[in-house]
Amino acid sequence: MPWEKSFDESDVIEQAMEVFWEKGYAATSISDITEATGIKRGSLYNAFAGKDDLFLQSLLKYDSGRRKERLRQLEKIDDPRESISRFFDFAVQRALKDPHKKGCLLINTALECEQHDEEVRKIVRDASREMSAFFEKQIRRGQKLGVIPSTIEPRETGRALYALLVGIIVLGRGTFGKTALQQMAAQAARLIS
Amino acid sequence: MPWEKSFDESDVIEQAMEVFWEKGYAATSISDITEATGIKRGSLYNAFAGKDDLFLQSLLKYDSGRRKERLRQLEKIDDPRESISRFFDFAVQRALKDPHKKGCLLINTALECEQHDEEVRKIVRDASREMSAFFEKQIRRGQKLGVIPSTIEPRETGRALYALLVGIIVLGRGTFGKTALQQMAAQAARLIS
DNA sequence: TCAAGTCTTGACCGATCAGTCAAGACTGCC
DNA sequence: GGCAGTCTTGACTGATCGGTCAAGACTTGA
Repeated sequence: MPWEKSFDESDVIEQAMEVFWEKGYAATSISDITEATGIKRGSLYNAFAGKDDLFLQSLLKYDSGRRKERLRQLEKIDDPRESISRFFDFAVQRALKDPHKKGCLLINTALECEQHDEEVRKIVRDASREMSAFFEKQIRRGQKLGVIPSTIEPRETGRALYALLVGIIVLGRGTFGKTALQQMAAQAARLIS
Repeated sequence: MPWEKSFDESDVIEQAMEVFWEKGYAATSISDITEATGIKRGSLYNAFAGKDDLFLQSLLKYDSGRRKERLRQLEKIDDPRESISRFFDFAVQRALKDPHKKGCLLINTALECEQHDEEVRKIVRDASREMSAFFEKQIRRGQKLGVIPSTIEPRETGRALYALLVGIIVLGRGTFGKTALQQMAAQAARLIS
C-alpha cells in the first residue's frame, strides 16, 4: 500500500480557515496558505481541488465546528434570557480578545458573497436563518417560562436581536472599544423586556 | 496652454466608487475600472496616483457626498423619533432596491480594514462615531421634547441603534427579504420607547 | 506657423496569481 | 529485492496584477 499523507487534512483546513478569516477570500493567496501551513504547493493541490475548495472546507468547518457548537452550548442554559445575553457577552469578549479583530468568518463571507458560488452562499444564508431562529426560540421559551413578556413578538424580536449581534460583531472589528461594545450588548436585554 | 482633460475626475471617482462598492477593494482590478469608465490605463494613472488613491477618493466622496448629506437631511426633521425611524426605513429601502446588494461602502470597507492604510481607517472610524453620535443627539433632543422617555440612556441606546442599523445593512446584502428587514427596522422604535 | 506643454494611448515591465506536472521519495505487498 | 502505488517537491505555465513610459495627439500662446 502507498505512502501515508504527512499531514492531517483537518489541521490544514483549520490553519487555512484562520488565514481566510483574517484576510478575506480575495486577499488570501495560495502562497499565504502554504506559508501558514508549511504544506508545499503541490501537496496542497494533491489534497484539495483548489482555492475555492479549500475555502469551502474552511467555511464548513467554521460553521459546524464553531457556530453550531456554540448554539448547542447556549441552548443548554436554563434561563433563555441568560442564553441570549451570554451570546452577546461572548461576541464582545471575542472581539476584545482577538488581536487580529477577525470578527466572524460567516459574516465576513456574507460581505464578499459576489465572489462565491451558490454552495457558499447557501451556507451563509442557512447559518443566518438558524441564528435568528435561535433567538426566536429562546424568546418563545422565555415566554412559556414567564420570564419574557408575552407582548413581545418572538420572530420580529429574534431577528432584531440577530441584527444587533451582527452589528456588534462588525463594529467590534476596529471602531469601538470595550465600553461601547458592552453598552451595545446590554441593550439587547431591553428588546426582551 | 496645454490640452484639457477629456474627462471629469469627479465622474471617474463616482464610477470607480460603484465598482469598489460592488466588488470590494481587493477584488477590484484597475482593468475593472478602466472598463467601467472607458478611461484608458495611462490616463487613469495620469490623473490618480494609483489604486489606493482612487479608492481613497472614492471613499471620501461616498463619505461626504452620501453619508454626511443624508445625516444633514435627517437632522432637519422635527420629530427626532421620525428622523431615527426614517434612517432605518432608508436602509431597508436601499437594500431592497439595489439589484447588486452593495450595502454600505463604509461598512464594507470596515470589514477589509487590514488591507488599508491609516488614512482610510480613520475615515471609517470617524464615520462610525459620527453615526452613533447622530442617534445619541436625536435621543437627547427627543427627551427634551418629551417624546422619548427620560429613562433611556442616550449614549448607550444611540450606540445600540447604530449597531442595529449596521446589522440590518449587512443582513440586507442577501440573507433576508423585505419582511424580515422591515421587522428588524421596526424594533428600533422599541429601543427608544 | 511653430514651440511649449499636457493628455492619450497601448505596448510593456516585473511581480504575483492560481494551478500543473514530472521526477523523486517513500511505504507496503509479493 | 522489486514492483505498485501514493505523496512530496519545486520548477514551470499562462494569465493577470498594479504600475510605467515613450511616442503621438492636441491646444494654446507667441
